[in-house]
Amino acid sequence: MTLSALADPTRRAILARLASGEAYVSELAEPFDMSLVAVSKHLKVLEKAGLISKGREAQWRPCRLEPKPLRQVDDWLESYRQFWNDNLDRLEAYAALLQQGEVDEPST
Amino acid sequence: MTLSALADPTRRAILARLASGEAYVSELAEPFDMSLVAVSKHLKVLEKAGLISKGREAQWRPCRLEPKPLRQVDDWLESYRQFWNDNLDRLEAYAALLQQGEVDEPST
DNA sequence: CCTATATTAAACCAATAAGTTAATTAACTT
DNA sequence: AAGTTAATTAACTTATTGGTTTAATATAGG
Repeated sequence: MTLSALADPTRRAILARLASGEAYVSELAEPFDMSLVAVSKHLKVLEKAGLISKGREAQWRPCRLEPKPLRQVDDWLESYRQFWNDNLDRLEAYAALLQQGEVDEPST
Repeated sequence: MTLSALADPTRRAILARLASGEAYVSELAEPFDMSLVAVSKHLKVLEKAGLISKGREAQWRPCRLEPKPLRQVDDWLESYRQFWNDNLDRLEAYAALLQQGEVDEPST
């Protein structure tokens, strides 16, 4: 669910904003060219995904970023890090060979 | 676009499979309880997102994982890593204070 | 109590996503 | 040339998403 919550650019912008500190719903909505209701729904999606939590302060709902799901995305990426490092290694090895004149450069 | 491509569990499973090596479309489709056509569409989504590429071998299309977009996700996470480490630091600092009997434990 | 403010809920709409089946393209095999 | 295999395209259905507007809820302040 985390990834689909992260798939929307508005929601990612909200998270970016929250990375620099708590904010109320209406503060979060301010930069966007859409209704407050729409932003409120985005926040609900983020909340269901555990990416944010909401407190209560009178009629305000201070929102804050929750690290756990993002950390899980990071963990999920772990298996692929191996993969792209391998690729990088091959590229570097190849570049080193080029340097030594061991292989011809591709014509394209 | 990368994140929305990653939002679907079938597509993530396909990527996981490809992390262990190239595979043809029909091989990729085999584990899933859905038509080959459906999988072919998932592959199209992954391809448009740059997460995979397809070669040609007679009537087969060998698919392979492309590292770049995943690396970009990793880069995007970077800004939040700071954040969750901060959180962790605070937790650790708090735990240390508890240890020293500097603060009371919360009643809940 | 009344009103203003902050937020959520309900009902609706258009666009997109994820699946289906049937038809088509392309390349190998006989 | 005919048939088989691999994959894609087309047309369609259904569910979900992202937005709208209007109505409801909750709290603070005169």
